[in-house]
Amino acid sequence: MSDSRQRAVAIAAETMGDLVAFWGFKSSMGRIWTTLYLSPTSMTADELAAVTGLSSGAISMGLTDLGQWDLVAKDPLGEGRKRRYVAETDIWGIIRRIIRERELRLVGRSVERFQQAIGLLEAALAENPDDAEAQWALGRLHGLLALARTGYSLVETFAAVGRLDLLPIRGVLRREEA
Amino acid sequence: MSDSRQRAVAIAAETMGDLVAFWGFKSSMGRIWTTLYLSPTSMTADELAAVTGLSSGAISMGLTDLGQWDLVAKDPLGEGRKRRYVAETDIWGIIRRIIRERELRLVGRSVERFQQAIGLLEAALAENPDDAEAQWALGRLHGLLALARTGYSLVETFAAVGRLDLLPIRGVLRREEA
DNA sequence: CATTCTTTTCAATCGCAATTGAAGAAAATG
DNA sequence: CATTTTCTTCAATTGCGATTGAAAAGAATG
Repeated sequence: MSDSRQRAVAIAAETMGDLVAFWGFKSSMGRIWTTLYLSPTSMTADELAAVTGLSSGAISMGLTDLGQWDLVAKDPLGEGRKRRYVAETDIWGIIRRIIRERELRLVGRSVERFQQAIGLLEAALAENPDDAEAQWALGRLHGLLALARTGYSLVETFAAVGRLDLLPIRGVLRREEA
Repeated sequence: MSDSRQRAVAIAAETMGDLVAFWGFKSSMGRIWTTLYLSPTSMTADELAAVTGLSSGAISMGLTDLGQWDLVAKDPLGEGRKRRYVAETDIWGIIRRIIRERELRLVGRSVERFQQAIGLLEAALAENPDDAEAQWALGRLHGLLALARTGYSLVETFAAVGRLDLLPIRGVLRREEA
């Protein structure tokens, strides 16, 4: 690999690593995927280790993680002893799937937990209806629940982009502006 | 504070803490803000420490961090020695501002770094135009740059919600579907 | 302006997740 | 099926950001 290409790949891989780290993935996953994505040929684990500077163990784990998200695949044309890997290239498809399978669950759990907190307060108020502070907190808690639900709708809508003809995010947010 | 309200606040604060931690903030910021948000009265640092279980230092730092984002303010009505704090309540305004001031910069930096990698490769190709692998990597790198630019437009559009009459996210994404 | 109370700072510590590297498991080869 | 090569696992290590708590700085009070 030419020195310039090596450096360009390193910059791109590091950039993508930072982006996916911000997204809650391991930055090594971003580095490995990008290295594969920018390679004209499939690559072996030790080639990846050489280019990324990661250890054999980190490469193996990273490839496993990436494989679980279908972000890399084994090269079907690979022959010889060593396995060869290629990057999935449908980036928008990847993003939609991750949003659907991860962010949606995260926000969904938050909705449930806010509901749980509300349930607790309501039970307390049933016993002691004059607790003004609890009444007040209950109102704000309903606000947080509404927020989480709006977030859920947003993520849900976003995850469907490409399947839907129209993206009604505007509608989801308009309701909040009131 | 009643025991039930105490527990409900703790659940909500923890939930918000997890959400903001996923967003790259300290979870203690989410806990402190939520505790204030659910309190009918402004609170002092040691009340916050008692409710959240954080140390005095963590509360002080957390309040400073939150103050820098205008997520909490000193209670203007507070009198006596101790400072009292209140939570900013315009949550959607907060979200838009954070997206504008933080996410936009993050993606903007990524755009620049991909451009930098492209510049490097192009310089190398000017010297050695027959490097087929570099040519190929350059094409893919342009793809990553386009992705980052689309992300930038998306974030930018999202950050403007409320100021614009129409949210043209659909348009931004449509271009990618081609 | 001395005293008392409050807040901030920061070096030390903690806790967690990423990473390493060698041992063990698995797979390919002859 | 023995040998060699490759891949995975996992206990130990590293690295880093969050947290602590005591000391320093800063405010309020009489």
